[in-house]
Amino acid sequence: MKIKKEVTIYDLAKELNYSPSTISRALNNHKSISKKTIKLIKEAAVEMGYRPNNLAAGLRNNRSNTIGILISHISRPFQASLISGIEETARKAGYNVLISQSNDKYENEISNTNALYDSRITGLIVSLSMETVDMGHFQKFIDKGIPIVFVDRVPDNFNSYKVVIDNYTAGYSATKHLIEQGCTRIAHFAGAQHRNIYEERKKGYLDALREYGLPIEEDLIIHFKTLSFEEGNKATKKLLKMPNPPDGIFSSNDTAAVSAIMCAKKMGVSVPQDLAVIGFNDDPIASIVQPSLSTVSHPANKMGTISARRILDHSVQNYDNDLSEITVLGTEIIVRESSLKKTPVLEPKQSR
Amino acid sequence: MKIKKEVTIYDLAKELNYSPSTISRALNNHKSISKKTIKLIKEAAVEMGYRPNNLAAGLRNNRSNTIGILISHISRPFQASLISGIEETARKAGYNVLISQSNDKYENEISNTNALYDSRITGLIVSLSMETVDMGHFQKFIDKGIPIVFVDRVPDNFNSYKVVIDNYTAGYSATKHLIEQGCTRIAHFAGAQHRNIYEERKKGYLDALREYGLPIEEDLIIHFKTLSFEEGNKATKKLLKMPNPPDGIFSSNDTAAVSAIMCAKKMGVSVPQDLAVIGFNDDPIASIVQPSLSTVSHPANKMGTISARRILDHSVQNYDNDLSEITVLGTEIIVRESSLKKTPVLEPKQSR
DNA sequence: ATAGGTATCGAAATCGATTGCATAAATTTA
DNA sequence: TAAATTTATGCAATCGATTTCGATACCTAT
Repeated sequence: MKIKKEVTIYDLAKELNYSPSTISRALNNHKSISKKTIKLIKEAAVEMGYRPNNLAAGLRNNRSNTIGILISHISRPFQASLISGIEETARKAGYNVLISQSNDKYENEISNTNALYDSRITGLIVSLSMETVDMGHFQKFIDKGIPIVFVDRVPDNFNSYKVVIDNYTAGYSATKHLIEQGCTRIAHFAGAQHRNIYEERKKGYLDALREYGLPIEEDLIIHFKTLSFEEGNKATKKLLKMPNPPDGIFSSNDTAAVSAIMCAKKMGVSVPQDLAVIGFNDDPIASIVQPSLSTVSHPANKMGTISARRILDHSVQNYDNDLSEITVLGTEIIVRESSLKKTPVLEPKQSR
Repeated sequence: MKIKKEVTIYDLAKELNYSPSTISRALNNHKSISKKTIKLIKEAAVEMGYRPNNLAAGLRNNRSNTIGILISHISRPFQASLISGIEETARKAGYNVLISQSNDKYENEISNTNALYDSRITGLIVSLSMETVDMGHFQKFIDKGIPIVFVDRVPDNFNSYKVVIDNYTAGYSATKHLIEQGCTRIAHFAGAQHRNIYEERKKGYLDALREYGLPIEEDLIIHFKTLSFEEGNKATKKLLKMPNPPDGIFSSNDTAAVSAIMCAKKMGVSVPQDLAVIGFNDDPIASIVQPSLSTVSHPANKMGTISARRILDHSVQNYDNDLSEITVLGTEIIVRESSLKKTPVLEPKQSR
C-alpha cells in the first residue's frame, strides 16, 4: 500500500502562487488577508485535502491546544463523567484531550505528569491519587505558566485553580438527614483522611452529631482504604454484630453503601427500619439497589466543564498571578428508600 | 510570575560541550554513543531539568507516539473499561492517549476524526457511532498508512483491524440458556440493526429459537433506538400486557434488562419464575439489581489492551498490506438469579 | 608503517506552521 | 501631482529534535 504524501501549506502556496505566509494567514482568518483571497485559499485547501499539522503549529507556538487529564480510574462513574464534561467543553473550543490514569499510585502520577508535560499541554486537570502527598511533580507546570486545575481530590498546600464540592456541608447534611429520620447511633464509612474529600465529609458528620447532641463513638467510625465493595461488606458485618449496633450509616461512597445494604439484608437486618443508609456520588447502582440508596449527588459533568473552562479562559486572558481561583459547587441530598424511616415510601409495599 | 525558559538539547549541548546531535542520540540510547557519554549526558539532563519536546520530535518524525480513541460515550461502563485498557497498554509503551466521544452522532465522529488526524496520531481506535454508515472519513488514515482498529461496533465494509466479540454465539447462548431454563416465549430487546453487534445478537437469538423448534414471533422482538432504561420500561410494560406475554427476555444490554426486571416487579410479575431475564455487558448494576441479572460478560478491558497492541505492533513491524487482522474474543454467560428457574438459588430464601 | 576497521561524535538539512519586518500596490488626502 | 495611508502579500528566521553523511581518532593486523 502506498503512503500518500502530506499536503502542506507549501503545496498550497505553489499551487496557488501565493507565499506560505499568505496561506497560513488565510487559513487562520488573519485580518490582513482579503476576504476574496481567504475564500480562494480555503476552498483550494479543502479540495487538495489539506489538513493542518498540529505538531508543527504547536512547536512554533509552544502550545498544543491540548488539555491533559490526570485521574485515578477512568472506569469509576464519577471520573468518567468528569472526563466526559472536560472532553465536550474542550472539543467545542477546538482543543484535544489527553488522558492518563494513576490507578491511585503516586509513582504513576509522577510519570504521567511528565508524559503530559512532554506533550506541551495547554493546561492540566488533576484529581489526585490516593497516595499523593508531595506535590513537587506539579511545579514544572507552574514554572512554565501552564495552568493546573485540581478537581475533587485537591491538595491544600498548593496554590492553583480548584474545583470542588462542599464536602463538609454534604457530610453534614447527609448525617443530619439520618438524624432527622430518627437515627441516634450513626456509623460513618470514612475514606483516607489525607484526602480532602474524605476528611471534610467526616468533619461534617462529626459536627452534625455534635450539633444534635449525639455522642461520637470511635467504634462507629470505620476508616477504609479504598471504600470497595468488599471492605464495605466486612465493615458492615462487624458493625451489625456489635452488641449495640448502629441504626444508620453514612458512607463516603456509594459502592460501600450498597454493600452495606446488601450485607444487612443478608443478615436479616431491614433497611431502612433497623438500619438507614446514605451514600455519596449517586452512581448508577444507587438507584438500582433495593431498597434504593439515598445519596449525595455530585455534579461530575459540570465539574469537568468548569475545569476545562478554567484552562481555556486562562490561556486567553493569560492571568499572571492570581493562580488560585477556587470554585465550590453545591451538592444535593437525594432521598430514596434506604434512609426513609419516617415518611412512608410513596409506592405501596407490594412485592417487597 | 515569571515563566522559566525551556531547557533544550541545545542548552545541554552548550553546557556539556557536545553537539546537539550527540545529545539527542545519547538521550535515545543510540549505539554509536559511548556508555560513559550517555550516562554523563543523561545525568546532566536530569539535573538541568531537561524535558523532551514531543511536538518537535513528532514533527521531525512525522509521528507523535499518540493513540487516538473515538468512542461514543465515555461514561458507559463498557467503553470506560475499554479506554482504561487502551490507556494502560499505551502508557506502558510510552504512548499518550487522545480521547474523543461522538455521542453517537455521525457529525461529531467526522470532526473528531479530523481533530485526531491533525494531531498526527500513530493509530486510531474506533467504536462506531450509532449513526455512522458512510466510512469516508476514515480513508485519510489508510492513505497515510495510519492503522485503524475498529473495536466492538465495527463496519463490515471497510478493510482494517477489528477487535470484536462473538456476538452471534453470545446471543445464541444467552437465548439457549433461557430455553434450557424452560422458557418457550422469549422476547428480544434488539438494538439498531445496522450495527453489527445488535444484528448478530439478534441472529443468534433467532437461530437458537429455530434450533429448539420455538416459533419466532415478531411481536416479541422489540427494536430499540438506544436501549435506554426508559425504552426498556416501556417495552416491558407493553410485553407484559399482551394477552399471551413472554416468559423470558433476552436484552441486548443490561440497562434495558434491569429496567425490565424492575418493571416486572412493579407489575407483580415475578422474576425469574414468570419472566426470566438475561442481559448483555455485565455492567455493575447487573450484580446489584434484585434479583441479580444474568448477563453476557464482555472482556472490555482486554479488548482495549488488544486494540492498543495492534497499533503498537503495527507501527513497529510496519505491515504494508495485510491491514485486516480480525480478533474475535469469547464471551461468558454469567448466570445469576434473574434467569435461574430450574436450579434453586444457592443461598436460602431468607429476606427476599 | 600502512590499510582497513571501529568507535565517537559533529555539521547542517529537515519536518510544517507562524510571524516580525519589509515591500509593493492601491487608495486617499493635501 | 506628490505625499500619506491603507491594503495585501512576501522573505526569512524560528520552534526543538532527528538523522544523513561524513569526519576524526584510535586500534589491529599484515
